[in-house]
Amino acid sequence: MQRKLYANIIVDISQEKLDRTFSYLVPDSMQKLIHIGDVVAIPFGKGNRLTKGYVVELTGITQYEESKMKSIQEILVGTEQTTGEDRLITLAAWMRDTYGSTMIQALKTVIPIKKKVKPKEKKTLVLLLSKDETEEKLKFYEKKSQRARYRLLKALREEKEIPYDLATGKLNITSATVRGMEEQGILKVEAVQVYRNPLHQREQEDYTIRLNPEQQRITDAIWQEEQCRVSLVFGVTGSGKTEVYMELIARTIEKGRQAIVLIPEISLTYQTVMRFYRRFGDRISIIHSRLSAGEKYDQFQRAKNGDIDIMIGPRSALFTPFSRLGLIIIDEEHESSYKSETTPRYHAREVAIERAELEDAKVVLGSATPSLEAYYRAKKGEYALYTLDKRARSSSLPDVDVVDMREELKNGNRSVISAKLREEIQLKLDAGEQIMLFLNRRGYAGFLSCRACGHVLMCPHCDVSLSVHNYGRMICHYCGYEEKRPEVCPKCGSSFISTFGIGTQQVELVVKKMFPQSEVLRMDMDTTRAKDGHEKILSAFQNQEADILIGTQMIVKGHDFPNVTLVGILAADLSLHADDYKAGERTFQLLTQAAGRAGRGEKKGNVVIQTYDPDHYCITSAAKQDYLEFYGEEMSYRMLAGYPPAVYMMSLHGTGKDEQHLQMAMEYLVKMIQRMPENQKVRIFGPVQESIGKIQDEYRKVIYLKAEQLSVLTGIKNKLEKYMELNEGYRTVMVQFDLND
DNA sequence: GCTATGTCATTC
DNA sequence: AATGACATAGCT
Repeated sequence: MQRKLYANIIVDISQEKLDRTFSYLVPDSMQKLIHIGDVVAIPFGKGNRLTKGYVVELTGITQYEESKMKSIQEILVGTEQTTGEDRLITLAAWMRDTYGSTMIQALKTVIPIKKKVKPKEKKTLVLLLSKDETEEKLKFYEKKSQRARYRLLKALREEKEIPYDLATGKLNITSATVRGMEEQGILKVEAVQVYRNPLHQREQEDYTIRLNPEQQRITDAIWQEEQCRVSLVFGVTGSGKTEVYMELIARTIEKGRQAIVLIPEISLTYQTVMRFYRRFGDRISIIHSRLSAGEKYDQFQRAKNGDIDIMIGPRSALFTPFSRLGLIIIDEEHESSYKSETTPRYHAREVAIERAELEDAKVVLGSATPSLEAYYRAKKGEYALYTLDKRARSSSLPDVDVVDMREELKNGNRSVISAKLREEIQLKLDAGEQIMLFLNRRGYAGFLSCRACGHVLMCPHCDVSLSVHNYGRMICHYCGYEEKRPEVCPKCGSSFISTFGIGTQQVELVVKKMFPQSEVLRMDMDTTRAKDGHEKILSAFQNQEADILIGTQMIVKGHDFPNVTLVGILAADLSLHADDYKAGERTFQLLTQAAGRAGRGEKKGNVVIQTYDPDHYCITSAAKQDYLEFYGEEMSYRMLAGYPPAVYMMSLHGTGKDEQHLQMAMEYLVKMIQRMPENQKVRIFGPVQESIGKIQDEYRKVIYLKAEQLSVLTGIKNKLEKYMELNEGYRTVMVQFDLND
């Protein structure tokens, strides 16, 4: 006796209605064959016309009255009725399974929802009758007083073609009228696609690239690579990875297939984009964060129609619906922006590889400081590894000085600028060259604490201290809470309260005082808040309107500044002691990148790294620009401590308003895992409080799971998901899965 | 009472 | 988006 099975299905109307599911009966014969994510043909609507739908959920219980339910007609997966877009649905199903989310959430990240506001399709009404016939019909309508048809036909007599919006708007014609007249053969509806191009068209210059022998060798090797689907190009900044990418793209297009290029949003600069534009002209499209949902939808539509061959963009460009995708390139593969921060928390690198698997395409990863994950896989032979180690333009590596700030303090210098850095800045200023000062710190300012009682001013909604801003305000940068800076300690009333820590604003003050004759620019959250503030500051600096640029992470990525010959890293170890296993990797990447900013032009560059921990391997290897040394040290640490990529790790992030309840719910999850057969193969840590225990009045706890095999973790996840779905207790506690890499 | 038209809700 | 149900306006 077979039990009834119901399928919840999203109907293929890429309307906003996409977020509603419909229940269908799964015929007995299909029960064994159907999966979540399958594409099916279903009768839909009054006329029961066959429509495509996506299976989002399979269940034995249903809210909907069974007698009103229709049955699934056919499973379309793997049949010729399946389109490129359907393969993306399969990808979404894989993402749901790997990263943990509902099928709807996964679908929404893969398929952009058409925005209601604007008509992307321009429909036109065209008159089909001759002059005499028109006059005749016109009289007929007048006599019969069919006003709507009369109005429309009269308008069409004047103008043989009128836009659909004009008819519905100004003439107040409804679709019912148009349909009626179309049936009578009086007019026809013509649809013409109009696209908005996000980049102002430029004339295509003649642009031929000449590869140097090394680039040529690598391009050929990757092109002919047959063992590995994935190739990792390890090449220092300026070694000419982009040329290799472009040549591979050109060959892919030649074979009638398409390419996707992923780049971190931050380095999506005008320069990069124009290089691609010059080479490939209008067969290329660009997605960036400034694009509206509608514009993004248009660009995807162009890809679907085969109007373009190349899509460049951040993470989400990975889901461009090309029909014959042949190549996916991920530049700066180590960048953290490839990891999604919202459910499903996917990593673009892994999803790209899965998509390439589905479409039989190649993946090329590129980085000067590869992620541990990628380099580890390459060394294991899972990825093909290629090294580009000569700088294409013959600029040499910069000279690096490491300054021990403890010594500095001993010598009586309590400033944030060491004597060595001060001296170098003066030299470069005299030579008329530019300087970048980099503060490796997330925040902009320190916190406020009381010297008398030690009280620290905290955000009332989050478990973090408030940061001091120059305008006499205290701001929480997790929830945006703001209050006035108090004059006295709110706890003990002492007036001895002051700031701790340094921020870019303080650095700016110090530098201006030290070098009063220099022009200083500062880039942080405060100065870039205005629209395009980011671009404005960078281009001002590029045009040499200032001598010194001070900033955080944002200044080390993207732009090329040929006149910068000195980079000062003020506190290299600030990010080193974060309580997360990737802190070292992030620090090394940041330092290497920052150092790489110096001397991109003709002149020799200098780098000064200030640190309290000059012997730490992250800092010494970054100073030498020695990735391999860093990799060796870091990898042995990960092996020893049992962190990815040595093992697979998944975290379960729980949030809830009631701390007690959250703790119990999380503890119960641990007990459940211990009772599972997988318990033998997994190590469980927690639940523990997250490093920030509360954000916006929501408490946060985390459980970590480590295993040798990925399948163990996804198996546990699936069971927990199923349990939480059925259990009422998990209504008030939210649990998100995060697969670490 | 009949037809054309416009408005609105529904689609498992 | 597509369809049908329903109300209404103007006609014989």
